[in-house]
Amino acid sequence: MAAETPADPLVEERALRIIETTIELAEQGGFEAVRLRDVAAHAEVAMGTLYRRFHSKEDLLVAALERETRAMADRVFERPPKGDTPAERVVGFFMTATRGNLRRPNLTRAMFRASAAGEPALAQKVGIFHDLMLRMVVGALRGAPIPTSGPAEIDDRERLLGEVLTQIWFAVMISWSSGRETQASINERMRASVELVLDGANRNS
Amino acid sequence: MAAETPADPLVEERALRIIETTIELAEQGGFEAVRLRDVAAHAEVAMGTLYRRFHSKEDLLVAALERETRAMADRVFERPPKGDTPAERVVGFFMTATRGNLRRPNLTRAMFRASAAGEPALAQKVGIFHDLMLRMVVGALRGAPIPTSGPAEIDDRERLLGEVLTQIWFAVMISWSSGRETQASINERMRASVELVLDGANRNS
DNA sequence: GCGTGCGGTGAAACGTGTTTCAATCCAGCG
DNA sequence: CGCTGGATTGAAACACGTTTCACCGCACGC
Repeated sequence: MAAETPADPLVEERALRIIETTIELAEQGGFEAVRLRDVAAHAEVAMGTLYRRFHSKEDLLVAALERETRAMADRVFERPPKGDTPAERVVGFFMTATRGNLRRPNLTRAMFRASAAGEPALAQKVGIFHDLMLRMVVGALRGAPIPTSGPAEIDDRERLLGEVLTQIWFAVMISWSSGRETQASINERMRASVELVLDGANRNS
Repeated sequence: MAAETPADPLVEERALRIIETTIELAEQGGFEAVRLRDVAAHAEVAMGTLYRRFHSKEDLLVAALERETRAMADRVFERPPKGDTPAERVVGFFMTATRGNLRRPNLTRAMFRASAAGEPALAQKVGIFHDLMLRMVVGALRGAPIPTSGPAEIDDRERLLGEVLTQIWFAVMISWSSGRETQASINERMRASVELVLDGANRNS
């Protein structure tokens, strides 16, 4: 069994330092710059300790993604995207998310790469990321932010729209990673997608 | 510049053997089983030769993806998805694509992982994959298959629909890679997405 | 106080992707 | 025929993710 929140403050603190170091290194040099020896040294733990808490390099980066996304979700909850229509708010949310991520391109590339590796061991953590994204998108759709934790009460239509839009964004971000999209093209694609998907959904309501 | 079809039959033949070996190994044991020493040995080339043609392990797997996708595109061109409506045909196409890929899960996981790594060096090859997917989706939309090469004449609406659906499928396949989706849930998601997206598009036509 | 056990440590070892390089092969050319 | 330049080879070297292991320290129950 994976240790669920060991509650040991010393252990917590160590794991946090490890993740922060990971983010720092990825921010500077991307995926390859996250050398585990460096992470361990910089976080002042031994390799054994690092590997007790995180099972792989990807695990580390997905943990970073979870942390960063949680931070974004908190900000979005405090300051929800404005707009008169669901479409405006959802598009606004994706623009914010994209801008925030592109501010640290190396880190973003590294985190997305790790989360797209398809490691079954990471499925749960990646699932948390998707769930947070879903909450933010549906919150924007409703015009009422959803708490970042706790039960969410999302109906089928909202879930479909939210998941589909998140998936489109995810795929586009991966294209951006390799240089096949720009910030402008991402925003344009999301705007068009939201329009497409919301119109389709509105027909039946 | 990357060598464009060197036309040297000996070189071609060697590259082909390398890719086939890659596919074979990935089919059996997935990403980790594609050990470059094994690939080189099995394809009867030296490491140096392998690395002259392919710049990395991901490069190898993306080349495999291109080859496999081209083969699928040829089959789809010969035997286009049947159906009375665009939606039926597109859903049918995605079901076929999904089924074909899930038939060799290890290979598929490995190829998608490589193509999602976000390596700028692979952008072009990954772009070819996306283009082939686009042609197949738009072909299904029209009910008239599009040749796998040559100019394509795809208008803006078709391109948007095709690209968005391909992106959804791509993201869902990556979720499947880590075990967060099943064949049934992929098909269900694609069915719902096609409905959503086509209804949205039809409103303005 | 004393054992006990769980983390943690530090360093070495291993596997594999990637690079390098001298030696060799070979096709085309004078 | 001999030269020449580029491709191929074979093998070693290197870098880094991952694993292992012997040893240590400390909190906790007796």
